[in-house]
Amino acid sequence: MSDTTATTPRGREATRQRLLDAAAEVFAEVGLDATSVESVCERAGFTRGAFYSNFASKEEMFLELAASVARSRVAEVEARVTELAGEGTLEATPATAVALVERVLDLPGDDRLGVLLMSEIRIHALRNPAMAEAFLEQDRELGRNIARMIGDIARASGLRLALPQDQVAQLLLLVWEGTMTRAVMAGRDRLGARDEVQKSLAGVVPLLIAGSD
Amino acid sequence: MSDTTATTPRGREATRQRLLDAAAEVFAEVGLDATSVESVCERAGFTRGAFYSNFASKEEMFLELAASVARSRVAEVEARVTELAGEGTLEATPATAVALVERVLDLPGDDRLGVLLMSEIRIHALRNPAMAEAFLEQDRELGRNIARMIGDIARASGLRLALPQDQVAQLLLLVWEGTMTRAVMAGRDRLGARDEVQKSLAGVVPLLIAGSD
DNA sequence: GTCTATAGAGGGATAGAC
DNA sequence: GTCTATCCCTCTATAGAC
Repeated sequence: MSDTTATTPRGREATRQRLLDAAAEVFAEVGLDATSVESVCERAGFTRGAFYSNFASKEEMFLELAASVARSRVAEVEARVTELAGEGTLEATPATAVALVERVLDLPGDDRLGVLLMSEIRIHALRNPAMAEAFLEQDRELGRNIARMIGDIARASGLRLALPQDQVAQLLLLVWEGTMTRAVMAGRDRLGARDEVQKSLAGVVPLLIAGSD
Repeated sequence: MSDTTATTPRGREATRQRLLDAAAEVFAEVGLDATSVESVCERAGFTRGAFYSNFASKEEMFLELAASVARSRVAEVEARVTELAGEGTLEATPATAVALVERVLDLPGDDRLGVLLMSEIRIHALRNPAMAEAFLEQDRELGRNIARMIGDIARASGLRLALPQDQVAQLLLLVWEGTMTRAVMAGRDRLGARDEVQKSLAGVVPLLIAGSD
C-alpha cells in the first residue's frame, strides 16, 4: 500500500510533524533562545536522539517552522480570497465590507499562541537578513491577495477606494496585526481579540472604501 | 558641592547608566535571553562584579531598562505636543498635518536599534503580565498625548475628525510602529525608514482628518 | 565600588546501543 | 529511527581580594 522505502515510511514524517507542533508551542511560550531541545522533545513524547535524527539543529528547525507557518498563512488567505471570488458574494457597503475582510484574515491559529509565534518569528527576521527576506515576501504575498479581494469588492459594489489597492491592503494587515497584538497583551481570549479587531476595522474600512457609483 | 553620601557619589550613577546604555544595545542586537551579562559589561568597560553591585540580575535590569525607555518616550512626546500647542502653529490642512504628526512621533533613538529594543520589550510584555500592564499603560499615555494634539489641530484648523480622537491616535501609533518595523526589516536606514513612514502617513492622515467648513 | 576566581547548573550536540 | 550516556562549553551568581 504505502511505499516502504526505508524503515518507518510514514512514521518519520509523523515524528517530524509532532516535533514541529511541539516546537511551535514552546517557541511561542518562551522564545527560541529560552527553548531547550529537551523541552520540545518532552512535549512531543520523544528524546533528543529523535530530534537530531530529524533536524540539524534548533535554529535549522526554527527556520523550517517559520517557513511552514508562512506557507500556511499565504495558502489559507489565497484560498479564502479565491473562494470568496467564486461565490460572487462580493457586493458590500462600506459597513458590511468589514465582515468580508474578517472572513479572509481570521486565520486558524491566530490565537494567543499564534500571535506569540508570529512575534517570535518577526523579531528574528528583524535580526536576520535571510529571514527578513522570507518574512517580507510572505507579507507581500498576503498583501497581493488582500489587494485582489479589495479590488473585487470595490468593483462588484460600485465603491471607490480612497487609496491604491496595495496601500489599502498593507494598511489592513497592519491594523489587524497591531490590534491583535495589543488584544493578546491585554489578556483577551480568542473571542475578545476578534472583538477588538472588528472594532478597529469597523472604524478604518469605511474610510478606505468610500461609496461612489 | 555635590552630596558625598557614600563612597562614589556620582560615579555609581555613571556606572549604572553606562551599563544600561550598553545593555540597551546588546538586548536590541541579540535579545534578552541570548545576552550574557559578560557581553554587556565588556561593552560598558566593566566586569561582572560591577554589574552585580548595581543590579540584582539580568532580568531585573531588563525591567528597569524597559521602564526607563517607556518613561523617556512618553515624556518626549508629551513635551513635543505641549511645545506645539504653545507655538500656536497648529493650523494645518489634511495634507500638512502629516508633518505635525511626524514632528511629534519621530522620537530620538527610533532607528534600527530602537525598533529592535522596542520589539524585544514588546515580546516580553506579551509573555509577562506585569510587563504587559506597564507596556499598555505607556501605549495609552502616548495615545492620550497624540489624541490631544489631533484635537488641537482639528480645532485650530476647522477640520473634522473621521473617527473619535482616541481611535485616530491609536491608529496613527499603529501605522507608525508597523511601518517602521517593516522598513527596518527591509534594511532601510534612518532616513529611508522616515521616508516610508511619511508615505504611509501621507495616505492615512488625510482620510482621518477630513476638511469641513 | 570594582576586580578575579570559582562554584554550580544547564543545555547543545554527538556516539553508540538496540 | 529512537534511546541512553556523555562530552564540553557557556553562563549566572557568589565570595573574597584590593
